Amino acid sequence: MRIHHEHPWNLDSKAAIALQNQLRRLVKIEDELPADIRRVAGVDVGFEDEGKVTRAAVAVLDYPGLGLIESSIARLPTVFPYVPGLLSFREVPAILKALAGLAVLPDLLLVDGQGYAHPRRLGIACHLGLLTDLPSIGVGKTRLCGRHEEVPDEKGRWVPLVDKQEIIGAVLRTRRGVQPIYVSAGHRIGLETAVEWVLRCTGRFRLPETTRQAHRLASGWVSGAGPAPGP
DNA sequence: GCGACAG
DNA sequence: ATCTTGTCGC
Repeated sequence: MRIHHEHPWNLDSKAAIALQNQLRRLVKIEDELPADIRRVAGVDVGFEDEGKVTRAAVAVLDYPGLGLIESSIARLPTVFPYVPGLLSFREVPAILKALAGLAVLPDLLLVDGQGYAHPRRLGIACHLGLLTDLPSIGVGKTRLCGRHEEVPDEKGRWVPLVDKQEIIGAVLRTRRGVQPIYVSAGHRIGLETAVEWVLRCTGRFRLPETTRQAHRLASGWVSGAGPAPGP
């Protein structure tokens, strides 16, 4: 994996916001995905030792089977605090390390958090997509910004998430009777396509399998069959 | 000034 | 995110 430019991480909030305003211009909200996607990955982060250590996990699933084919976990000292709107500066470093540990990069990333549905349109999914140049989607469990109507209680239905006269994401019902999720474009993908892929990766649970697997890894427990077999 | 606020 | 067991409901 190659990163376009040198990217600083030791920034204060003011500099981080300035950088976001620069990077936002590089995000592509139009479809630019591989012809055939066979590897979809879930990305999530957890914390250890009272938050002093950040643990990132990437779960690569085959598509359309959605079976786990490879995973990677990486740890780094936590250096940036949690500040709404600046989440990527806290979690992306560890995620990049985890991605570097994969034998094969995935074709699509489903990131835990917002993408375009961000105050400056540069949520963690956009930021990560830009740095890796991989198509990415933001999958959030709760809202960061924007307003929306009630979502019909039927799997697959969604309503636009609007902020400042602009549609920034989709509030999607992935399952009846539970809270909807917040889907938004990350990089190299449009909103409609992003919703389609989230649904394709979702089974009987509220969250996509990619996210569930990544969360399982980022939060500890490993059980049953191990990761992918090595050549 | 006050409320909101991904993980 | 994290601290944490049982419990209510489909």
